[in-house]
Amino acid sequence: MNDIARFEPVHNIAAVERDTGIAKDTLRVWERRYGFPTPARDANGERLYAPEQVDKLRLIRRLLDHGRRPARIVGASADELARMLDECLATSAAAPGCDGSLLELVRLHRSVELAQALRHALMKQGLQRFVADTVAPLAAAVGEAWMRGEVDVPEEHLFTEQVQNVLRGAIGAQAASGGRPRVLLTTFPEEEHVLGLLMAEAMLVPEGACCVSLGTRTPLADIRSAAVAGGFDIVGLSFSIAYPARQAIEGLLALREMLPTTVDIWAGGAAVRDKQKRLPGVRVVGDLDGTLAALQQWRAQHS
Amino acid sequence: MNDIARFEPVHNIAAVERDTGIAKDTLRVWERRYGFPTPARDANGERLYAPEQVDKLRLIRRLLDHGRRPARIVGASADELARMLDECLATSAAAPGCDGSLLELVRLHRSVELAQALRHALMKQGLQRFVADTVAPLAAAVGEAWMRGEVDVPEEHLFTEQVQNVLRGAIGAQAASGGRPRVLLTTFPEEEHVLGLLMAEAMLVPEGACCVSLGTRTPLADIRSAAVAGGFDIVGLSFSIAYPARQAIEGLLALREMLPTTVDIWAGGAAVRDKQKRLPGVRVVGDLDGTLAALQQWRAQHS
DNA sequence: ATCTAAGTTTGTCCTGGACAAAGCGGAGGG
DNA sequence: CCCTCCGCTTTGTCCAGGACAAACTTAGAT
Repeated sequence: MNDIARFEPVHNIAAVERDTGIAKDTLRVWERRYGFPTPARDANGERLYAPEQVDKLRLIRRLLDHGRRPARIVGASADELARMLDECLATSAAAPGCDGSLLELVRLHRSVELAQALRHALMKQGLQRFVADTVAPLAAAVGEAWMRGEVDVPEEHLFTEQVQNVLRGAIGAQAASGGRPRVLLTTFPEEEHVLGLLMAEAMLVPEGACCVSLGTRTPLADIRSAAVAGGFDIVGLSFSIAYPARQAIEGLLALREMLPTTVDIWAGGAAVRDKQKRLPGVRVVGDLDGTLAALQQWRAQHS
Repeated sequence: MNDIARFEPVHNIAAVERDTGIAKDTLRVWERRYGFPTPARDANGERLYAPEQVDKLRLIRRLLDHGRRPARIVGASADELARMLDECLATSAAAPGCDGSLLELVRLHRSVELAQALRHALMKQGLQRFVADTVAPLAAAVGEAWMRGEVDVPEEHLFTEQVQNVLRGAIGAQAASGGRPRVLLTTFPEEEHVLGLLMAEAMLVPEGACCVSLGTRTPLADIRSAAVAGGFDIVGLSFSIAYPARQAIEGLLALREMLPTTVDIWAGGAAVRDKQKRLPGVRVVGDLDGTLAALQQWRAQHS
């Protein structure tokens, strides 16, 4: 019975890649260059990572997502990392307009209350204001709390699920069929965050636009063929903060060349904010209300 | 202007891994052992895969998912592959009870019709029969059509999105709060198909069960902590046909040991079907109606 | 202040070897 | 006849350590 009492005390390199999002090659090269992580080895010489090191790697990953460079943080002690994290949070601290009461409901045992509160806010504010003023700030607050370690993986998952339930229900109820413009929404293959797409759709549909979402992770060539075959006016892409800006820009420019000039490209999300000047031919949408502005502009040009 | 007219004519190894789901290490070892694929090399000696080879790899991947072994198919010609595919489809051909008219709507330009048809079927049949008699067969038919090459990536994505919209809206409208049993639904970290979870939830919620879905890809340790912290009676896991059966069994047994015996584990999906005897302590749910049977049984035991 | 050029950091890819887990097939027992 | 056990083959993953281009930083020039 070799299974008894095994609460996954160690992880192999594939599990660490999965849990931290850091590639196997990168983990090995960090070990070589910075002396961290320092996994034990099994009888066959394969790496076995201790849970504390995995936690530390997750923390490092978050700091990298916020723009730090590996040389300064991969070799750092837990104390130094914690200090950097505080610093990092301080800069973005001005978490605007998110009333904390909803954040408190992002707990496993309060999921039902969260769902009710979201639905209530939706009814009170209407879909667009609900998305822009409630969901978006709440999502930012959850991301920050997650970084701070106050929210777990399951709670973050749960939050995403609940918001999806509410938004998809509301979007489905609108069902504008023949509207213009026709907007195709999706993400690049490496991006799996779906909330940005749903929020954009929730802003556009009430304005009478005809949105078709492909969900996440669509290969570039398929985006092109779908946009052409479906007769779309606009392709909308969403990029979370974890998406490498350089990759976003390269992909967007490549897509711009693949698509006919009659199809507009809109890009939104933290990874492309303030990158308008490096993206000729692409409309960078700074925030959710920017989506509405872009829509008005499009309609003015096509009337 | 080195970007002109580049429709991604070749893919590097990372792109192929992303597009086919075959690991880089595996691609290299296939090349070494079976002489396929045979990518060109760039100036730096790095592999450049031609689009036709990527297509062939996708086909190989599908055949592997259906139980073929690599030795017989990785080296095979395109003709032989096509023949095997036909064979493969013939065995599962008895596609039961799926009226083809819905399948025809899984086209980009007919997305609005698909959404309407789904909602109409939902209204007519009620949530549970809609899921068991319409969505499940349709999902199987789409999977088959995708394998046959009659459906593209974007269309498969679109289908998933539309079904999610309808199911999430319907589930949200039921919102049973205090019901029993309390069921936690999710998948293991390598499994990203969400429809199985949603269908299970759609079967359970109308029966008054209190379902909480964490979506896909929850680490084992987090499933445990969530189940314990949330006071759940049942943990439900879903496994698509592409999930390695061995891995599913190992994970389920490990989870069984981590969870208190008061928490039941239910497992459903193609990867665990007919594996009940290898899964002591886990309830294998064969199909969607099996979910209802399991629920009745649970209630009989806890009354 | 914005741009360019040289220098440094960093992730990804390579080869070729090794091995354990998964699957297959035959032998033996209920 | 069905099931289980056991040896053999297949197959995916891991390793080391080297290489290099892309990304970033810094310094200098316009």
